[in-house]
Amino acid sequence: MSLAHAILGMLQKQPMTGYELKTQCFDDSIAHFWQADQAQIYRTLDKLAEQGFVESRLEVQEDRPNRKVYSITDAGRAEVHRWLLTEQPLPTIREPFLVQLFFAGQLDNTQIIAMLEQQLKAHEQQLATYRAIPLPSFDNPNMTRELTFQRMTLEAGLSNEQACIDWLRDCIAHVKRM
Amino acid sequence: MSLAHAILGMLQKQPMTGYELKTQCFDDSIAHFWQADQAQIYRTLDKLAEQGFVESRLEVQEDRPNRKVYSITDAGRAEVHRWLLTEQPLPTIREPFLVQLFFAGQLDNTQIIAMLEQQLKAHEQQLATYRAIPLPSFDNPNMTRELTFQRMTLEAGLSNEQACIDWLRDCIAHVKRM
DNA sequence: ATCTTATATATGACTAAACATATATAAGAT
DNA sequence: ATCTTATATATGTTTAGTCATATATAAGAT
Repeated sequence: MSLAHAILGMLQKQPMTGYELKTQCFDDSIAHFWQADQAQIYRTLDKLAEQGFVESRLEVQEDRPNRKVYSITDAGRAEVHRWLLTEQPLPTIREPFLVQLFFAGQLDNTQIIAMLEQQLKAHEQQLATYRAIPLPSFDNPNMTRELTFQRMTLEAGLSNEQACIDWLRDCIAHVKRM
Repeated sequence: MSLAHAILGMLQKQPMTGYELKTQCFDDSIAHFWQADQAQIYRTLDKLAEQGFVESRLEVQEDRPNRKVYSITDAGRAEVHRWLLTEQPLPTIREPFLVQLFFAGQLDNTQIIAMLEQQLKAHEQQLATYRAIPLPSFDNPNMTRELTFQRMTLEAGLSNEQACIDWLRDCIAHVKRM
């Protein structure tokens, strides 16, 4: 499961709590290719602990709730390495908007243009979010090997969103000519 | 749920069995934006029948198993129309390959190039599959209103795959220069 | 004074989807 | 002769993911 491996990958860099994984990793740096619910993160951490891939230690705090800090084990590191070399399947595609568009012929052109424009707006918003992610570009002097691959995943998101926006604009132009 | 509405949408054109929906719709004309398991199609048909959106009649066959032919009801048609005007959420993105690439820095460049090339091959294959889908292009004299919107959903798949392939080629070139 | 936000973990309940398998018959291939 | 493929429907089980909610405290906002 990719979620488990994403968590292991993040814990390889530094020990973290479930809360930090959620707020600092899944809501930020990897949100553009993997989204995860808080409940699922905690339950996956439990499962990883059972499997011996992570271990936790309780950090008592006085003014705030106690933290359960997870660190990766040697077995966990080995598991990440093994998994990195496995072939990943293409993601299953399920696009609610395309289901709508497929059957859109029975609507008025004005209604179709409205739905295309709403979708365009959402993707422009998404693109803006990706652009705001602070990752050095490939030619930046601060670029490291690690950040290079993180940047590549961001480039994937950027180019996908751009392609989607171009396609939506073409669709709108096409319907306006109908 | 989009699956239920995709089924209703297909049944609007003609009554069909679960088997036909699977083999002639979900494996063919809409496979590029919605994939569905046989078990899920049958169970969704049951649910749609309970809700009164479809009804079935048993067609007895002698040399083959009996068919259960589903047709859409007036309530089902109304439901499709209502749903066509609802705003669809952007699909949640979960790309196993990007999780790998994000953490790929710890592999050798040759290993990384191999995984990028494997992924490229898979997407080129996917693009070829999309190109083989027999839908008239926008300027084709046989183009109808209905097919125009089906063609648009295919164009979305084609441009997405192309963007993905371009991105993968850039990544490979980049790693080769590292 | 009261409400919201941030910090932090946990569980119950549910839905969507995936995977396996059962049943039944005929045609065609090895 | 035996195996596979096509036709056709159905169910059991499991996994992944979502949504709601519980608990607890402090800081900051209205």
